[in-house]
Amino acid sequence: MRLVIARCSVDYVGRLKAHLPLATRLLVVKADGSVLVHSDGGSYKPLNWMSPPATMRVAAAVEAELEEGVAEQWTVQSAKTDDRLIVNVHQILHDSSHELGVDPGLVKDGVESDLQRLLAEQIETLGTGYSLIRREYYTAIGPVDILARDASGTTVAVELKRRGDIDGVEQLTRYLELLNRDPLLAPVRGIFAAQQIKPQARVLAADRGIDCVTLDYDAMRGVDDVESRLF
Amino acid sequence: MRLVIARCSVDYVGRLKAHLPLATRLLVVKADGSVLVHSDGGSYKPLNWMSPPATMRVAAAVEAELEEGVAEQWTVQSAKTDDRLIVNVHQILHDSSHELGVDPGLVKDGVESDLQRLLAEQIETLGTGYSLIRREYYTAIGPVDILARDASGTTVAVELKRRGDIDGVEQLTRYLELLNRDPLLAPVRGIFAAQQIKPQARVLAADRGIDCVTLDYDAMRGVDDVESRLF
DNA sequence: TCCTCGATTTCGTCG
DNA sequence: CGACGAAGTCGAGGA
Repeated sequence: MRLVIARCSVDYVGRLKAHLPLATRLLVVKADGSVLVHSDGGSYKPLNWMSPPATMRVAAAVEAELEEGVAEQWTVQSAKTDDRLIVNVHQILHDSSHELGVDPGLVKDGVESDLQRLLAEQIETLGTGYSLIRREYYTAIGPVDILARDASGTTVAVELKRRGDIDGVEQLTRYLELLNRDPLLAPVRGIFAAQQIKPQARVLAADRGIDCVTLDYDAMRGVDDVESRLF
Repeated sequence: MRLVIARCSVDYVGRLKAHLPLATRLLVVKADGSVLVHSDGGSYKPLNWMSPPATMRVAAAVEAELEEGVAEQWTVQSAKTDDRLIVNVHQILHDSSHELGVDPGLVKDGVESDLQRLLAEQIETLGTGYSLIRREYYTAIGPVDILARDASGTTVAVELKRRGDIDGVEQLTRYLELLNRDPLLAPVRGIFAAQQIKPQARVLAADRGIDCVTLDYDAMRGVDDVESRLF
């Protein structure tokens, strides 16, 4: 990994065009050829970048076509597409290279799959007498988060979100249309379950005959912890 | 901006929990208190991070609670939420600080709004005799990208995407349902316009009676350039 | 301020 | 390899 602090202007040409005027920035060149252009603020997204795999070519200032004040020009070319990042380096203020090795990678806990696992374990959160058929019920148009049966034995498709938006209701509607064509499952009811459900999503769900359930993840996790401690 | 190359382990606690085992990584501390943890690969997304505004507290190794081999512990606390990033620094291999100043920011060309402007100017791309009613036609459920009239005088709602996906067709369908309730506009046809349209989106659109149009942004921009040169 | 939508989204996973 | 859905998504623009 190479770290450069430089006064530079940057141009990106590819899926769109983007230009960065002359200023001092951090340039990160990674081992896989990817390049990040960061300013001293903003979030984790760089001002400009090139995704790997890519190769970098450095042209010295002697070449006549370089604009005024450019010490060297970096051309970062994507290996797969014709996307290109051009860095006009005017002045290098810092330049260092480092061996990092391969990273063991991130371990996450608390993403949607965890919420799904918890709801599957505590399926009666949806109502008394509910039983789990299966998680990740695969269909031709994508996986239904949870398939269950309610107290009366009716099949229930559950769409699970952290934030319940209109798109989620649309998604569940598509699944319900498909599932209701299967005579072994039909009729299938829908439940839209989320930690927070937007009013518009609630209205649309009601219009489609879909029930909404608000989930308390902390409480569900708490129950899970208590249950875990018993073993 | 402070750049540190260090052997470290990292833990994030907040909306979820995440853990990074001990390895050598790049740590970037920005002026607004945000911190990025990068490995020597992957694309622009850090392995772990803290969004601004945030504050960092450094605890020396003398404190008894620190685990084996930790030289110092960084606690990065979000100013707005209770999200927290903890970096256990075992060994610092590089450490430098730099003044970057404020960045003038990125200038983009070719995003959806540009495509929308071009299509509005060249509305006959959709067919002979088309005329523009207006861009960003606001409805209760969101703005319709372009509202136009075809050669026969029928109202046409256009949904514009760079990549035409199923979600875009759903979105346009919702708009059409709403617009068709307005007796001043009805009947309203739908056109799904994108640089690339996925086969499944095409099938769904056909099923809903929505026409699909593939746009050539380069060609449209070319026409725009030629027109611009005339002035 | 909240909400909605786009993004050079990136990233994982399954068919 | 394509397709679909999640993300600690982030960021911009209008209500």
